[in-house]
Amino acid sequence: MAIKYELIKECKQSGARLGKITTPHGEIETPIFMPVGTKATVKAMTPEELKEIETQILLSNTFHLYLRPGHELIEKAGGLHKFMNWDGPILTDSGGFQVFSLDKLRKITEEGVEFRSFVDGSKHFFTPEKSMEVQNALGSDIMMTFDECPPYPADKEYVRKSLEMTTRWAKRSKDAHKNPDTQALFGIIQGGMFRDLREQSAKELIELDFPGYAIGGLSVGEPKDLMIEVLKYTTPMMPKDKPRYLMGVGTPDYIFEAAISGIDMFDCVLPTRIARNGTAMTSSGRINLKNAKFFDDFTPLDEECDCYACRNYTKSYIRHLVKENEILGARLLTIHNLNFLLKLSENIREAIKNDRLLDYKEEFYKKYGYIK
RNA sequence: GCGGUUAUAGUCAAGUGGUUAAGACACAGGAUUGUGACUCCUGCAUGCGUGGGUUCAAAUCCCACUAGCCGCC
Repeated sequence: MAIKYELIKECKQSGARLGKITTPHGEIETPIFMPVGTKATVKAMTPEELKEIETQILLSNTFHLYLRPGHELIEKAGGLHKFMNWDGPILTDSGGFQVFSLDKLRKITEEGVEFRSFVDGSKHFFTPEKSMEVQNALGSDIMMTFDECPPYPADKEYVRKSLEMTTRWAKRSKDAHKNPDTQALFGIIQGGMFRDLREQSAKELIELDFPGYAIGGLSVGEPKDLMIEVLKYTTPMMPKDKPRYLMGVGTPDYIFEAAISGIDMFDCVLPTRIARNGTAMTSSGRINLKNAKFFDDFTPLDEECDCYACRNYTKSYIRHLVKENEILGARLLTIHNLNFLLKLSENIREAIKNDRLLDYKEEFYKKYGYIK
């Protein structure tokens, strides 16, 4: 087995799980937020900077790296860890999400998905086998099965057929996976916003016995209440003795809800993306550094933060960098936002230890502005 | 002093008689959720140097003035 999951304790107040995942490239304390580095880099960040903010595991993307620079090159370089100089754990997404996000540039069949490259328009046929070939070449610690992520809204019949195909693709992924001893392959539960379909998907995938499971198909534009409802009933369908990963979540409210429902891992491009557009996540809510009110605000982004950006720079200066489109602005905000979610993860783990996650959630929400 | 030329938003600028005066940048907000993202969306001139005039109708035509620019004494 490539990874080991240890359930350390459950929060008596909330039911959230504190755990530890051991991978070939180190241990991960859960619940944990995973920064996204789609193209073998967390945009604007060096591995040293990621280490400094205590990043435990990164995400990267199979489909993007397959297009450029090509998995053969990365294999030749000695694998993704060596190629990008990151020696910690890496999780690679399968390309399944691109089935959703590139919906105008692809065609889905039972065999696989024909994509039109967003790089040069060329056609590429992606299959579960292809995704495994690429992920095996990359050498990630955790791989994902190739799935179809249906859009929202989608009618039930479509979602049912989609999930059943995702199960068949999961089986094919597992069969094609060459390195199960050094790379763990996670299954992805689909089923849209339908409880019975989520149950069907979970059941079918659990029969295939993966070392970890993810919830896919959420955070695709559905209302927040619906997303949380689906999350609440889907998580308990997942095995207790294996890691549980909620894909695509990165706002504090979703992170709390995920942890409380028993999720161990989550990832999102949001903190790095909004950083590049001038927004910071702070303990008292999001702030847009472009706003005129920060022109002469010489305080740090977040008084409670101890990241490099907050220790050394003011809102006024960072606003200036953002307004001038200076690279350092994006870098400082990225460091800060990732640190914020990593610190939030740590605080959640600490609260679980002390059986007070619901109390911590209320404190956080009041300050952040979720509760008036 | 004389001749020519120009004057439209904070900036650049389209428009040369006919509905709510293009567009870009800047400015002010907003969005962003397994990254097609230095991206996207919204707002921003009751007014076209000033004052008169012609006309049903003027940023557009005419006159004067003011300012800038280019020549010539």
